Amino acid sequence: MDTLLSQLNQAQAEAAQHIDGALLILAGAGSGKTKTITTRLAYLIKVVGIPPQCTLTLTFTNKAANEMRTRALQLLGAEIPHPPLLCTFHRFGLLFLREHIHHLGRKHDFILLDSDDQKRVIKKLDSSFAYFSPAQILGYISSCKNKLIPPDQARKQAKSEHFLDLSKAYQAYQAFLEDNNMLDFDDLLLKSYEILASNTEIATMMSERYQYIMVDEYQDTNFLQVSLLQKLCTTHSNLCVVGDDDQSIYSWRGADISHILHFAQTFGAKTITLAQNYRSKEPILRAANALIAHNTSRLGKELHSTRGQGDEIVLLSNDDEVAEANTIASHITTLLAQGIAPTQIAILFRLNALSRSIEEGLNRAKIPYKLIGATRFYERAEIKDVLAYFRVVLNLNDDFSLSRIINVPKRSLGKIAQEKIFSTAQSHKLSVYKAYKQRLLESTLSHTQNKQLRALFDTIELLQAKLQESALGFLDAFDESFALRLQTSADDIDRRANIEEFYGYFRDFFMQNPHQGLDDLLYELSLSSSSDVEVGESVSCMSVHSSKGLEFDYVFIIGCEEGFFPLLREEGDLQEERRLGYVAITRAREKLFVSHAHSRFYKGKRESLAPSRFIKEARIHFCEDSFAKVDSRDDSSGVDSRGAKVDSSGSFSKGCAVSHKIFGLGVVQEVRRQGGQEYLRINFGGNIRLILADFVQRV
DNA sequence: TGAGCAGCGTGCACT
DNA sequence: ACGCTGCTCA
Repeated sequence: MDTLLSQLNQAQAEAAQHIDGALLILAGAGSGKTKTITTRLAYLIKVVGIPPQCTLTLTFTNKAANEMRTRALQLLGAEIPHPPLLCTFHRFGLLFLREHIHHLGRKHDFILLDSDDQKRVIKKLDSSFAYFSPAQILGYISSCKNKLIPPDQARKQAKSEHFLDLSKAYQAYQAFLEDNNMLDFDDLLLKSYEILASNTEIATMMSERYQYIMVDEYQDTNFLQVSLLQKLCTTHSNLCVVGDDDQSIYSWRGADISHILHFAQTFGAKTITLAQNYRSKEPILRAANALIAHNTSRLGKELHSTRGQGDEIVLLSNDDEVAEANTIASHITTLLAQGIAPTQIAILFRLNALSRSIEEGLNRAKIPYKLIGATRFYERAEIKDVLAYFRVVLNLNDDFSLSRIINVPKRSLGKIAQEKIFSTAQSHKLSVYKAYKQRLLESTLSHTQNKQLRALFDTIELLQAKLQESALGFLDAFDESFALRLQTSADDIDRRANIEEFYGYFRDFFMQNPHQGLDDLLYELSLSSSSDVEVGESVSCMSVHSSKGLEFDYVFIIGCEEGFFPLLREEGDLQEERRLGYVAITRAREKLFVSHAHSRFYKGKRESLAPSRFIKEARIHFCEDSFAKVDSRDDSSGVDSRGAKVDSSGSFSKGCAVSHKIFGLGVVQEVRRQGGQEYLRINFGGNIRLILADFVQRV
């Protein structure tokens, strides 16, 4: 038990031992944030005796959630009957809605739309919105939802024709989703919030269930997420948030840095700052601190290195993007020759458009690289086709999914035929399948088209029967009927490989979760499609945004020129650009390379460019590159420790007096047995708490 | 013979 | 992702 806190430094240990009331852990880059949160979780469960299922830890990515879960379970040691709930905001919303969405008068088997599906919905809508791009409309809708603005209110608030049209699109979009029992990602949180806001009993119930709530990356929360958290804290204020105001880089998708800046006042929270950095050598931290000091809207902290001196930052000046790519490629070649693992090297850029030139340079130098954050696996067209088939198998009346696959593989059902099919069904207020069953479509289609459509529905009916028997049998039958036919040309080998990889995932899922259904797999996949970075065997190339949370021994930041980094546009926020610079710099452990070009070809013309002001602000100077003599690591270990071994004793009953290591004396109000565990509701001098019986003693 | 489908070539990418 | 052109079926 002593080992729990002995791994932490003083500030970390203080944060980990905080129990009641709101807490802000201001955790700088590389300051052991995950270690601190997971230790706090383990402390609450193992030392304080909070039942694990009474805790809730929310993250933004699955990757973060998985990492925390692994580390928390490691600290918790022995298997616990109810593991703590540790998941993304969106998964939490999904779990909640699958249980409670009937309060909004909706069915629990809703379809979850990813961004690609959203685009298809927009395109299906009335063409009077064609003036806007789907991305514009979806951005507007998302920003409304994140501000809790419903369509009708958006319409009333619209200050110009422009926004009036957008609000109409929002209204039409939302109506379409409701008619088809669909939710988008924002809805997972918005609908959850609506249920909690309009139903005090449920809010109270949820709040009592989750006594201790932790939130990771709090600087990236939007208004909707904060509102949801407030509802979950209806009956208590045990909200512990972790974040770094200097790493708030998602304002473009609704994140609002003011939430973390004002958290202490709003929630009456205590603040603990983690400024000890365990990641980067000193020159790297010096640059990061110098750069971010130019920002004014920040809570303020300075990172201290524990890793000692290292190589100075290397500034690379190049004539143009081709020269830049060649310079970087040759530096990487040298590093690889020194035996540095390619996985420990990353190239970061502010703008995805800059990746092209660097890729060409790496290709010329024959350096294997992986472009991270490009098209994610489950967003690939062929995988989405397979998933659309699965949705149709689950629900033959799902016309949205049917429209995706009705002509994949080609069935001679082109644009015109599809228009006929869908509009005929619609005019009878039937799904396409029902219209087909009632023979309403036959007359409008050709003989071959009818044959094709019949074959499609026959096969899907057959697959439904297979699915009743077993998931694995279903998969084989599916592959036989459709997927093999996707293998038409030599180009499709990659796609076929992707599908095979997906099958592997599918089989694995049902081996491990034999009690789950196909619908559970689909939900799982929808959630995993958003921003989970996998670093492979090669050099990583990615945007600064996707690099957040990652670390590499050697980091190259390219395109450090005025206009590119900081990226300056109409509504550019220079402070956020600077935070992006800060994130980029603090990814490096051993050595950082900063590169700029004097000219760059962009959007059809060559532009002359000045070096980024950030180079000067970070006090990065030209310096002769001396190649690394890699220091051995000097990990410092924490100081503070406090043990708390707790004995269990006897059985408890209502009214008996007990003592707890931390909360002192109390009186048992209720004894509850559940799943082999004994829970006590104890009154500690007016504070009622639910504690596992093993953690208190009779007095 | 024409309507509609599929395939090909060219533009263009926001985090 | 768009338009253009040859191909197929009624």
